[in-house]
Amino acid sequence: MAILTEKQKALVEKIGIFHETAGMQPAAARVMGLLFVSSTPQLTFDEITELLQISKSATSNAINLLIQTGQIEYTTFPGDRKRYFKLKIKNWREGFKKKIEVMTGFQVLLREVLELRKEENTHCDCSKLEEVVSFLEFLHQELPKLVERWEKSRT
Amino acid sequence: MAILTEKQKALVEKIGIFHETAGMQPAAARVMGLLFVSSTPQLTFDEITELLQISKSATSNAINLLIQTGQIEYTTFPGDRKRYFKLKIKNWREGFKKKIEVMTGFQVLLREVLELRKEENTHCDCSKLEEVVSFLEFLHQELPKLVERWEKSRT
DNA sequence: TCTTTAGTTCATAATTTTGTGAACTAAAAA
DNA sequence: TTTTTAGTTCACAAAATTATGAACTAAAGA
Repeated sequence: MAILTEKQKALVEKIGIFHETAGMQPAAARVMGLLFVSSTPQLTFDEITELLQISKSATSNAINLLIQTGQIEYTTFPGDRKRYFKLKIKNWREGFKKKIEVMTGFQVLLREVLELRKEENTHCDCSKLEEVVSFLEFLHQELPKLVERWEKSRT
Repeated sequence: MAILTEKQKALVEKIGIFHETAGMQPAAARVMGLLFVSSTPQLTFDEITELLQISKSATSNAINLLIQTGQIEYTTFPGDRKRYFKLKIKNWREGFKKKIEVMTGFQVLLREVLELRKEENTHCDCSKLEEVVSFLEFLHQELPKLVERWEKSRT
């Protein structure tokens, strides 16, 4: 069975903490770390369990979460019941788009604020809020173009 | 003392949940919501405590966190010991920059992964990882320019 | 048919996060 | 000097999140 060097273990934790900080469950975050770091491009359920020293249920839980959120995927081989898990990095563009959606989605809440303030007839200055709304709108338009621009720059 | 309408209360919660989802502590997230929604442009410690129905310690904790992370600020008035808290929306550009830094900061971890893989002499395909690194680099360069472009478009 | 494999599920335990209220502080007011 | 105001601090409680291990399932192999 594959084993991790100390350096690899440390990096798994580092990447784990990064994802944890971004709101991911600890075990799932370590699985991400492991799949990034592992020299083997794909790992089985049991390998993940053993390399991370977590219980089978923790692994099951983490893996299902990551599959559901589109961050990992698996392949199988004929005559082998194991699933081989790997990062779905092909999809990083998708992931980026999702992040943009969330960020610019705050716009909707800000509009509600502005609407409500109008109703309540308050006389306070809303120009800064309007500025943020405008910027989020701008981002929403421009970020996809930016991705395209990058894609062209690579060909 | 100011009181919130049902609509306002609902929106405070909505904005609260948005910030909570983004990793903020619940109470702090409600304070953000309140300061966005409140028709009064600034609120005192006690107003926050009463409007949100939380304890003084929860308010103290939340406020200090938000001040520390540069998301709110306060003003005072001569002959009045109270602090009047408000959003530091002037700083939203700063906040945006911070978010970019965090996101593109993942690049550093990815480089470590690539470095380690080279050391371990693995033969697996790293091209997708390199692609992500390249894109994060591109973003790091381009996003500040994008902000500038938006600023010009507004004048 | 019996066993093994590759997981899943669930009750419960451990840990972490968050909130509370009472006691405290430091400055201003009376 | 005593009291009030505007908070802060801290020990503890409540709640939410995670992890565990034992029991289970469903398919494949012997």
